[in-house]
Amino acid sequence: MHAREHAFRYAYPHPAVTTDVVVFTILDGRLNILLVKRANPPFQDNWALPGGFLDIDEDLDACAARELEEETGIGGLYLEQLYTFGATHRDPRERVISVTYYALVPQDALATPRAASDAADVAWHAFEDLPPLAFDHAQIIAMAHRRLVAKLDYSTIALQFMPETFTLSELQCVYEALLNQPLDKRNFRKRILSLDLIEETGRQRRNGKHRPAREYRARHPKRVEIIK
Amino acid sequence: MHAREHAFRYAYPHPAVTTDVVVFTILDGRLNILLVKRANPPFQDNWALPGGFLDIDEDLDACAARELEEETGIGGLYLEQLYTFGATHRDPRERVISVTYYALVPQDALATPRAASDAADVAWHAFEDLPPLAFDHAQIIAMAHRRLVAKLDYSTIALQFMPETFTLSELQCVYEALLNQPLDKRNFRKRILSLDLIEETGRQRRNGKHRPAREYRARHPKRVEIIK
DNA sequence: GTTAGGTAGTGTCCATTTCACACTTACTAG
DNA sequence: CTAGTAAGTGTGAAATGGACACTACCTAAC
Repeated sequence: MHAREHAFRYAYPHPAVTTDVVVFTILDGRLNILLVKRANPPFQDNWALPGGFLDIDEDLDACAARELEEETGIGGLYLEQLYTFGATHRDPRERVISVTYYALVPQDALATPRAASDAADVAWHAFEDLPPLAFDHAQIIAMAHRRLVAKLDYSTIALQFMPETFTLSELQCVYEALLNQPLDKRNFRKRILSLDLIEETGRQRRNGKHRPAREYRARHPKRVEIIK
Repeated sequence: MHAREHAFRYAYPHPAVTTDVVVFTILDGRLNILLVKRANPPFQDNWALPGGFLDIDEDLDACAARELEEETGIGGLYLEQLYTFGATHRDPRERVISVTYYALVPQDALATPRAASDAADVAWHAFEDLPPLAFDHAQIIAMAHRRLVAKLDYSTIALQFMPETFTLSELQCVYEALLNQPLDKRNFRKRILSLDLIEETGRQRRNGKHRPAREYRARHPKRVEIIK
């Protein structure tokens, strides 16, 4: 590179700052994560979390949302900050501090992201079967998963996985996928309904050759509620 | 400044990265926070959290520990990352991303920090009566306090406030200060003892003209335990 | 139209946990 | 020896959490 390309000068060395986003969804009853295939070095052709460098006049949250949208076409999500990773050699190019976020998307919506920007490909990957990942992204995903499971206990975060309307059985499947264990149907319904966070739409859902299920919707869509 | 002082050049603008630390303690049954008086602009002579710029070859955790030690003389604490603040104009000098941490220190130990480095003064301030603060540090403290209170429910974080040995009444006072409400003595003792995290030292503590209290110590000192 | 198959939907009992509540003990100071 | 003060201790009532099995309602096949 030429010197004139290095137009930004500082009295002390500055690290670069990036944001990376862990986007979860449920596909076929399994937890999935959105990954992009890197089009450029380092880690070219490796899978990685969507993310990229912070613009100098851009808020952190905005950067995470922008990079996600640019690389995957997915926008309008509620992003929550997860943790900041800054080990000295996590990026071979230069010192990079990554502020990470996570988000949950409904099962159906946006399920077919499109590659764009400097991503060669974009795809959902089952959490239980992830490919080798660039940088320290495996570590970031592990932390995001821990946070997600912890939040199930005391928040209504799981509702963010649901489409506009859904049945109680579908919601139970999401919980079972996240907790990785079966739940008792009656106790599950009792607990969920007692929280008063979902309501019947009045309609029914006919799926196959059996009794139709009642349709529900979230009472306060788009809100992350803390239960207690 | 002269151009030759700006020896570090980049093709794109880079933000500065700092760490700031919220150190809590309990003094006289009240929650206190460690603040330093700024010796230099901006916000000269204002109170602020201890913290400072990240060295380019230094891990984030190490930076937080170093800045805390340099400015207050307090070292050896367990620092936990809190949140990263990066609003575009939170620092008037340049774009600054602050990775924040929090820590708890025992009531007695280190209770008299000494000013050093570029701090003009260091002092404990009651959480309920904080002075005007530099930058967005009031916001950082508010978040640290929320995190601290939330952790009381499901961790043994409060034990970090206790000195080597302590009585159950002293421990109860700490909980009451943090929760800002009185607790039932019998229920409190039952719950704490059932967790099996503290043990009697066998000694007694004579404080004033009344029955002496049994002395306890943490069974696993220095560990942050998650209860459930 | 009758039947078989399959998911939707519902209630009770027991164990555990949580909370409210009051008196006796052991020391000190006068 | 008496008064004062904080330490220490148990029980019952209410709420919560978890185990558990059957009926209801639809479709598809005969």
